[in-house]
Amino acid sequence: MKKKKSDLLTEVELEFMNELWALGEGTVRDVLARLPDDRNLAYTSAATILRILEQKEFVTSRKEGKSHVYIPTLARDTYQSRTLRDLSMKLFDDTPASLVARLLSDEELTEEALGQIRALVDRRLKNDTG
Amino acid sequence: MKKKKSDLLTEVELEFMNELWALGEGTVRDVLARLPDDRNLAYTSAATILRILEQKEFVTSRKEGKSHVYIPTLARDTYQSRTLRDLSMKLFDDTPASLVARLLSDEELTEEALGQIRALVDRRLKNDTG
DNA sequence: GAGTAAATACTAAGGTTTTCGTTTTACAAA
DNA sequence: TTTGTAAAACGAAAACCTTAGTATTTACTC
Repeated sequence: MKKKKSDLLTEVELEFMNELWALGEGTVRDVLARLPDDRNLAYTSAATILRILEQKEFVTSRKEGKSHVYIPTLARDTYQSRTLRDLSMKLFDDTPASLVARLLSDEELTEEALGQIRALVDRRLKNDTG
Repeated sequence: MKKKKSDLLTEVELEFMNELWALGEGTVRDVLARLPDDRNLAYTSAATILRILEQKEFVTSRKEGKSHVYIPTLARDTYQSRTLRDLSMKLFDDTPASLVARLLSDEELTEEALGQIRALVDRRLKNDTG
């Protein structure tokens, strides 16, 4: 009796949610305007994606004039956490440390990024023990 | 002229690759045997998945007796890195530090995991500067 | 070589995702 | 009120994913 809904976004859905998160809220046209120039997507396609997102309850909408304004129902933060938990489960044996290990092993990581990461870890440790 | 192949695994493909990575290599029956009991998948379905993986070049196969033995063509490590880079791009504005920040903000993270992560960062920094 | 058991190949159904054309609706201007 | 315009709703095609049944092949045994 339980729905298997994965509550993860598909590729295109994520593309759209990213724009909505950046905008705060927006109409079909608002979102479409933010997509890259080479992304030639018909207006109706964009409208369909947003309708699906609403149906899946990732967004709600309010009527404004003759258009709908779409608003995310979950914060980007929340979705980021959800995604990381899922990835950790499925590809990192449910051990977040191994995820970080793999991230750190990436040669392309800049010094700056490394420093930021270290600072984050320090801060988190300090808050816990303090 | 460039292939658009996403070179990311689908859900079921990943499920199978995880078993192959754990086994090193294996037949249809080997993989099937490792799946949870409540995953009632027909033998032919499993065979189809592996054939698709071979077609997509995530595995190769060699004939052994009357069966095929499937072997991953890419290491789990490599696929982990690829996935993290993709996720970082699509959901963390291409800044790995913000991915780590989100991971660390997860309340459920254990002290042990935190310690491990810190050690990893330290080690990586030491190797760079030393 | 014929029989048999197991494996692979083929094929297809059913579901989801991505895309967009056509029709309908709502608002506004004449 | 009629007409024009922009948006939404509907529907559906094309691609891909998941699952599995049927047919064929393979390799071993007698």
